[in-house]
Amino acid sequence: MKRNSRLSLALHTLSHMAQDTGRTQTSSEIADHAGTNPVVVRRVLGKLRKAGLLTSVRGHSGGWRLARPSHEITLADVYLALEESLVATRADTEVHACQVERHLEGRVIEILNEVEATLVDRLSTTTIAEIGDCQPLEKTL
Amino acid sequence: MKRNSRLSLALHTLSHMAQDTGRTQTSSEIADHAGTNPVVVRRVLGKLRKAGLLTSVRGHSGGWRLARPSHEITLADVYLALEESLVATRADTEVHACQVERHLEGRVIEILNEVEATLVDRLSTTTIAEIGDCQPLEKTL
DNA sequence: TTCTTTCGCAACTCTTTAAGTTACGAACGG
DNA sequence: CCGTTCGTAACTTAAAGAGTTGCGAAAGAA
Repeated sequence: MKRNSRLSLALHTLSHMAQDTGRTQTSSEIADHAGTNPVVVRRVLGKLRKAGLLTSVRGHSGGWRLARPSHEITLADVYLALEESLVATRADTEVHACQVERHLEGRVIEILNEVEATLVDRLSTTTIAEIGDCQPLEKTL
Repeated sequence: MKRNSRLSLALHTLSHMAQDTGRTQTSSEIADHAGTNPVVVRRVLGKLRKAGLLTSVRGHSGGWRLARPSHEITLADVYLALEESLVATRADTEVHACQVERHLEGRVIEILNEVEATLVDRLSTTTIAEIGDCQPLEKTL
């Protein structure tokens, strides 16, 4: 898998689930399809579970499924569930000796926060159902 | 220095130059002030030179200075000069076997591009001069 | 000319972060 | 009670950025 791909993995998996809501999938199946590892899948989907987007069941015939209808899950829900910021926020806890630097950081962070909000807003206009619902090729494979 | 701090370094340096336009600064001086290394400074400022924001002179009494007035350099100019995207773009050149994944990536990339444009737009509303021009503390140190 | 300063750049190491892997316990169904 | 599947910790591997070293080129000073 490639770098910083947790969002891709999460969205990809949810989109597939949106197409076949009834079925539970194991982390092995998901990992195979996504070309990665069951543990990585559980790690990522675990965050979605904590956010109430997925449910997981242990043991025989266990696995993962959507916790609510796919049209009620937006890309923003998923993005926020992962708690990672695409708009790079340097968790900048250092004290700046320099006044210019403080002023600068303040201005930049202000802008980044605005942009982050824009991102979430844009992501919230698309649901998982819309993504999953587009597979003319998939049927023939 | 901390991670992905090229933009910080660039903006910080330019802001200081904006306060004292006449003076050329060596990469050593700049590195000392920024708490980093002259080579790192030259690496970053080199990009700004290529973008026409700075000039550099080699040899005795050489160094760096602004290539144009600080009020004609916006944060967006600097951001674009560095050619790095804060809105994480996975340079995703893989072919996706899966139609859902293709559709998904298309939608996400579309949104990220919009957000990137928003970021540049917001950055372009502030100039280096405005950042540099704010140092009540600096004078007393 | 020769020396010193300073940038330009390549090549390397160090550090950090994320992905991948192994392992094992807990839960649950058959 | 046995096999399946998640939950999680701990470790290894891979990639990227920052830091470092070294040296050649350019340019002014002596």
